[in-house]
Amino acid sequence: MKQTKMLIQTLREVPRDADVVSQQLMMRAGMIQKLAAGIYDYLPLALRSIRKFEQIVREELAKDGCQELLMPTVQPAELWQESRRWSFYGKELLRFKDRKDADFCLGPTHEEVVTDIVRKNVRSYKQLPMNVFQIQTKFRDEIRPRFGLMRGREFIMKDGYSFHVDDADADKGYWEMFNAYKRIFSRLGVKFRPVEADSGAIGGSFTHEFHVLAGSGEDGILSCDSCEYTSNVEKTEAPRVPAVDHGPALALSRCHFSTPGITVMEEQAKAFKDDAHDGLPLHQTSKVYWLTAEFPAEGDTVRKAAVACVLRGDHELNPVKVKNALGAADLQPMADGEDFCGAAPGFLGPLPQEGTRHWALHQAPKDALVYLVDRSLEGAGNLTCGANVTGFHHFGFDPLRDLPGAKVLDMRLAQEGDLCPRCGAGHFQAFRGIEVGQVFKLGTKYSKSMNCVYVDEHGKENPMVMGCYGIGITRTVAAAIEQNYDADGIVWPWPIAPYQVHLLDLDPGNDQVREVADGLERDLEAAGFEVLHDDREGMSPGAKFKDADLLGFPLRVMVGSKGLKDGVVELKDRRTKELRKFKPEALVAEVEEARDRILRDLEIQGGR
RNA sequence: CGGGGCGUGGCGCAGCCUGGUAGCGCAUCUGCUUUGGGAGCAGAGGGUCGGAGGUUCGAAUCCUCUCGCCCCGACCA
Repeated sequence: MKQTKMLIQTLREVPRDADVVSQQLMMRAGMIQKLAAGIYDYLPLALRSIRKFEQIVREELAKDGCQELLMPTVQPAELWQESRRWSFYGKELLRFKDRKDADFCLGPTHEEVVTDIVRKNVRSYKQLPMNVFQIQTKFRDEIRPRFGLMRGREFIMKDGYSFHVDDADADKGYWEMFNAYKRIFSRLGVKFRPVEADSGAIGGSFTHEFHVLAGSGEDGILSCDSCEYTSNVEKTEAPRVPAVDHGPALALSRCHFSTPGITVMEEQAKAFKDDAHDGLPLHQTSKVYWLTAEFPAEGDTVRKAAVACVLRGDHELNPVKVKNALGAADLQPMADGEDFCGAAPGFLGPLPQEGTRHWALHQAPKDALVYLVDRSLEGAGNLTCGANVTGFHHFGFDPLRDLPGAKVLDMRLAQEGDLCPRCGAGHFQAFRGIEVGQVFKLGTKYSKSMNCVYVDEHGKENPMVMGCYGIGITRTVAAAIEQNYDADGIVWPWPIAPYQVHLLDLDPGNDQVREVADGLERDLEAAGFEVLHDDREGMSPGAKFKDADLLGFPLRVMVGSKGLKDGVVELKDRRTKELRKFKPEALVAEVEEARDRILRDLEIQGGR
C-alpha cells in the first residue's frame, strides 16, 4: 500500500484536548479524530487494528462454538420496561422518540434483546446450552466521557451471552469463556491479568475482569506473588493482622492527649506524649471513618444510618466492603461529620460526646447507628482515638470493649506487601490495570423478568441460567497503546499493528531507489506481509523517520541512495531499535526471521 | 450535577486588559535549491474570531444570554 494514497495526516503537535497517551498518539498518528465529546472517527489505520483484534476474538470464540449474530443499536422501550431497566438505568441510557412518538433507546448493552431472541426461538433443554455473541457499536451517554477511546460514549464492544439449563452448566460455560478470554488476550500480545472483581449490587454471583496492565490504568490490582489470587483492590481480601500487644489493659482515659492543630495521623502519633510515652507507633492509634448508608427502599421510606468504621491508624478503609457487608444501596462519607460528632477534622472519634447528634443516636435504637471494627483490631487495646473534642484524643481505647454492639469485619483496603490470605505464603504485588473485558454469571435475573424459559425432560418449564461476557474492542486497542509506547510514538504489538512493515523510500526522486523500494513492496506483500510504503516525495529522511516512529509498526525497512551505494537496505525493529543491513534480495527472509523472533518474544512476555 | 478553564484558517497558539487593516508556527499548493532524524528561499490559497442580542461611528476585543469543549470531583462498565 502506497502511503501517498492513504488517509493519514500525522500531527507534530498534541491536540489540546487529548490528555492520555493513547489518545494523544492515536490522534497524532492520524488514527482517530474527535467528532463530538466521546465520539470518534475511526480512520483507516485505526480500523485496521480494530478489525484485527475483532478477528482474534472471532477465531477464539468459534473454538468454543459461540455463534455470531448482530442485534440492532436502536432498541424499543418495551423490552427495557419488561426487564425494568427502563426506569432503573440512569441517564447513560440515551432515550428518544421516533416520528410516531414511540420510545426507543440506543443500546448500551443487549441483555434484553438477546433474551428476547432466545425466548422466541429456544423451547427445549435439547437446544441448550447456547452461546451467542456480537461485535457491535454501543452507546452509553457517560456523564463525563474522557481518555479518548478508553471511555468514550460510543464504542465497539464484543458482547456474548450464554443460556443454560442450570447453575452447574452455567458455571461450566463461565469457565469456558474465562479460558477463551485468556487465549484472546494472550494472542493480542499484551500483558494482562484476569482478576476477581466486585460483582456490585447484583451480588451473589461471581465475576472476573480482564485487565491490560498499564501505569495509567484506572483500577488498582493486587496479585499474589506466590499463588493465583489476583483481584481488584475494591474487593481484595485483606489479611487479618494480629493485634500488637501494647501491655496490660488500661482503662479508657478521656482527652488524654492534647495535640492542638495537628491533624495528620503521623504527626499526631509523634505528638502523643505523657509521663510514660514519648510519641506512639502508628499501629497503636486508631482512626474512624464516619459514613452515611442508605438502604434499599422498603415502601416509601428510605432507611439511613450513620456508620462509624474504626481502623488501625496505619490502615485505609475499603468502602466497597462496607457497602456490601451492610447491604447498603448507597454509601457516602458523612456530609456533616464535624457537626455530627462535635469536633474538627482530625479529632473525630467513635465515642459520643454529650450534647451532639451522635450522643442522641447512641442512646436510640441501634439500626440508625452502626459501629464497625476492622478485624485487624480484634484483641487490640490501649489505643488512641479521636476524642470528638477538638484538639484531644482518648487513650486506652479498646474498640470491642468500649463500643458495645460493634461488628467485626474485614473492611480495610488491602495493600502491596500484605500477606496473601488465600495461600498464606505469598505477598501482594500492586499493578494498575485497564479493564478491557469481563465475564459475569448473570443467573436468572433477565430470564425470570422476561420469561425466558425452556422445557426440561420432565416437561416442566424452568428459567434459563445466563452468563454474559464483554470485551471492549476499541478500549482494548487503546489500552494496548497505553502499555506499548515510548517517547517517539506507538510500539504496536505485532498481532494488532495496522501494518506489520513500514517501507521507507528515502529518495523517491531517485529512479534506482524507487525501483528497489517498489520491488521490495511487491516481494513482501507476496510473502504475506502487510506493508505500508512511504513513497512521499519532497520529504526529508528525518521527517519520514519521525512519522514511522510515531505510527510504530513493528518493522521498518529503509531504502535510500546512501545504502544502495553499498548495495544494502536496512531493517529496524521498532521496539528494540536494533538495526541490520543486508542486500535487497535477502530482505524477505530477514523480515520473516524478525517476525518469528517478535512473535516468539510475545509468547514469552504476553499474559502470565 | 458542583468547582475551574477554554472556544480565533485543518492542528497548536498570539491578539482581548486599554475597541480602529485578523497575526504567528505547523500543515496544504507552486517554483527553485536541498536530501540519513521533523531542510532553505520565494510565492500562494485558506478564518462569518462558537452562536444570538446589545453598547458604539466602529466589536475578536466591552455587556447580556446561549451553545460546545476540556480538567478536577461525584457517578458508571
